[in-house]
Amino acid sequence: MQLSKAEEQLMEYLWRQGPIFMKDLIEAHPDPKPAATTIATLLKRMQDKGFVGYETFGNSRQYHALVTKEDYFGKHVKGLIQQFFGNSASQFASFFTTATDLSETELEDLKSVIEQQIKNKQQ
Amino acid sequence: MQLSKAEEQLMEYLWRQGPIFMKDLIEAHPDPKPAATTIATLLKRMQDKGFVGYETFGNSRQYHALVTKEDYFGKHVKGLIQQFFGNSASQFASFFTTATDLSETELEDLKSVIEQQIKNKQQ
DNA sequence: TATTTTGTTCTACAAATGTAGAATTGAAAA
DNA sequence: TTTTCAATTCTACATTTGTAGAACAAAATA
Repeated sequence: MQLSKAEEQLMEYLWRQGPIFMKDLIEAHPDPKPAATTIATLLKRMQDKGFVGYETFGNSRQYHALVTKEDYFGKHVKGLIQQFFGNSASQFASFFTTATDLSETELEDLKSVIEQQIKNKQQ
Repeated sequence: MQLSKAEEQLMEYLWRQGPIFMKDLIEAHPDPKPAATTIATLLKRMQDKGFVGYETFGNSRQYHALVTKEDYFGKHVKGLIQQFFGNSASQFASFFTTATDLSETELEDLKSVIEQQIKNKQQ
């Protein structure tokens, strides 16, 4: 199953802050903070979908992500590539670099990442 | 506004086939083909959202996309980058290249695309 | 211990989405 | 011109999503 937009945003907090109690989750939101029940509902749904777990401490729970951001995001990207480029990653990559308009520095950085990867492939 | 999943899929047909009549749109679907009213509803909603237009021919309409796949997809990618990497395109790019596991050839291709872009930036 | 606070669950409800039947309209065929 | 047929619109309805009040339970505090 898939997370909804609001659930994804909450997930971001879980990824950033690691295991966290509900009050701190709410606290972490900018004003106007959502109602506690809103967060509770979202957390519940995310548990049902298998993305969130918790540990009980006294009367409250410490929530944590059950998927890494990398895993989750990787699936997303793959989904996008699949959907829009019939699975051609390089076609996507080339599109990506033109579409996102990186700065020269960013391009240089990216180039060295790629060179490194080529080296890894070769040995 | 944003297209929903089902709307995106329909959009794919519009991008692939270009201007197209409803009967051909339905025809293009694999079995079990959706009801004509389902497609009609989706097209209507897509028009309301500004993604689809049409030209009238006799009693029927030839539908066409009002956004290119590149534009639409580019916004998507930017949204993802924004959401997951706080707008650092290079961080995303680096993640992307590791996550999608390109072949050596693909990496070389990508590298030249990037080199080309660096040249463009420089002049 | 009685009271207040706080976390969690239940319930609710409007908006968006996926899907399609019923009705209508306009063109084509008889 | 009347009947037939296909395209479009209206209406509908279940599910998912965003949001939160009401109620309840447990812990902290007075």
